[in-house]
Amino acid sequence: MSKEFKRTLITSALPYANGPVHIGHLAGVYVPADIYARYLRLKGEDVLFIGGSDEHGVPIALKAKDEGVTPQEVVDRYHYIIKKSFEDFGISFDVYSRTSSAIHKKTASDFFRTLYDKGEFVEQTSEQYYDEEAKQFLADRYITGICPHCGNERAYGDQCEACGTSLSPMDLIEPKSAISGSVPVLKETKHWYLPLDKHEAWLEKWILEDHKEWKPNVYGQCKSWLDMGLQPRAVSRDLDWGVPVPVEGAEGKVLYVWFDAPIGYISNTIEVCQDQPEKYGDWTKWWKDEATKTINFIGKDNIVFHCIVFPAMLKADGSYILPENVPANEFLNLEGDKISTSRNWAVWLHEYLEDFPEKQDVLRYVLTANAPETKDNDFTWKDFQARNNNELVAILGNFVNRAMVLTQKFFEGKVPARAALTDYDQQTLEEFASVKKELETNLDNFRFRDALKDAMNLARIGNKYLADTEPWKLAKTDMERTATILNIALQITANLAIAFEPFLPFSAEKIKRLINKSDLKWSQLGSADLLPDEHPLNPPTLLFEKIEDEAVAKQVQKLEDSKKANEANP
RNA sequence: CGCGGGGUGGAGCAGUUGGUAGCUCGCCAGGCUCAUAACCUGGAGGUCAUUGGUUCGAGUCCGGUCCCCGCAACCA
Repeated sequence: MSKEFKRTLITSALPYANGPVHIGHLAGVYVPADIYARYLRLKGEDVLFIGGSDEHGVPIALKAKDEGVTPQEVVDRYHYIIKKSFEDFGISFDVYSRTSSAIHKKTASDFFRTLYDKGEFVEQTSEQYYDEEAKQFLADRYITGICPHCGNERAYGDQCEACGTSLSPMDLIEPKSAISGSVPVLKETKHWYLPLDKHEAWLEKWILEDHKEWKPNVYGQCKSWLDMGLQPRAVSRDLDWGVPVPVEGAEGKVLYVWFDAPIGYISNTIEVCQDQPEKYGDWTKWWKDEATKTINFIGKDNIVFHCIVFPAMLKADGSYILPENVPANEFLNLEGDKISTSRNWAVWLHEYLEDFPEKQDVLRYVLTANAPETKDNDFTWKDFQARNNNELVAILGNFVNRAMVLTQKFFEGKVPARAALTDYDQQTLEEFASVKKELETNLDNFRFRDALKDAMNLARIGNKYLADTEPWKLAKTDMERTATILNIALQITANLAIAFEPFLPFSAEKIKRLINKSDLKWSQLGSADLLPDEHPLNPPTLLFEKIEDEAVAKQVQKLEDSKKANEANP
């Protein structure tokens, strides 16, 4: 924490390209990562924010087979939807690429080969179920049969959902391939394993001793794994979709997506550095220089891969630095139920952007204010509406509008000069100046929910200041005092543009347009001299608008419909 | 009895090294009227999942039970 860093590499978990992005992804990973990236950039720091689609793996291969198209067609479809929706939503990636790119294939392949040549893998042959009809090996998940414990006929090769017993595929009675329905046969296959057990010692020190500041969910999960003892982990799969294992005699085998995907962070870095070398420099400085601080934003489902497996891969190579922190969020539920791509129980980003044009910040606000930082949270449309109407409109938008309209009314839209300040003025200025430190502490420690609350407090301070000083009354008797009050209110408004920039970039931009001031920096936050006397403002317009019941009802109806559709054909 | 995180007023969350519960929204009342019936002030509302124990005193420590989520067992 106290180390001096020259630059920050921010990664966000690669969304799996078998569907579009939904609010769960956003709340868990992309919104917090984007807030952090924008915050650091605003502070003038050197930042590289990486994203990209994760496009390999069995589910995509199967989906392609189902639809009778190639896997590439499947990932093309979702990759572009995802990329576009992130752009429109204002997730400020420096690069958003994909793991089916040529650069990635080479990077991942080379990475494997380096470890292979160094002798960092162990080879092992085992027997696995093979589907002769579909001509592929079956993951446990893709084998069904009768549960030996409770007789459930639809038990999976890894677990029986009915009685909860953990199973291995060999336990199943009358095993069947979930892909073709045929009876699988056992067949020998060879794979490469990363011996995590060999990395246990340094991982223990690195995490348990050197990173006690990691979030409880992250630290606890890692500790439990380390306490149990690590096992070698396969890094290859029998599949025809992915990065081929670059070893002689490995035909028909590809890198396991979990080996492949995090390397995507590296290949995307290489890609952006090759495209814009003058801006980003050489890629190695982002991955191999101790002065770089790496932060991996992820969801709680892949803590182990980012804290143990990927670091072990990097260490096995030997030339890479390790992440400084891995802030993992919990999950977001939707109207009381788990978000599910297959059940279409989700709010899809690309649909939201169509249904609520120009309202990116509303969703960003709601997902941040209700972010699942310490436990699973629930997203409801009612809450979405309430937060927009009662917080964004009523507190933030309203304050800015009040300051703007009053200035328009009494001073022809020009910032009036301050006269002597009263004690109460001083007190107000000190109060909002002190917000900066708190805000920074919260952002630095990935407490974005609290940080957003701090920013919101600035607007509250503003509203209270106007209510207490009543400039609309004073305008009848004391113009000088009115001028002072409005000057302060406008300075607070300018501060809002800075404080909200990481959270609500579109609205911050709007505020800047209103106050006719674009060159605001984070370091100026807390200052009461952002707008000079007589500075002309633009005519007042509204920052946010109310969301009516009908708009929300329509969304709820949409969800009801997919629920009914699910019940109709389960 | 696999492991981890969580279970605090109607909703969402804080609660640092133990000292009779805080915040935002909602609700009720009052004030104000510049503002998107928005804003400001005050109030009601909680046996801190449950159950034992340690302690002068526990949401905060220890044990049991229940519930939710995640991870694991070659899903990603």
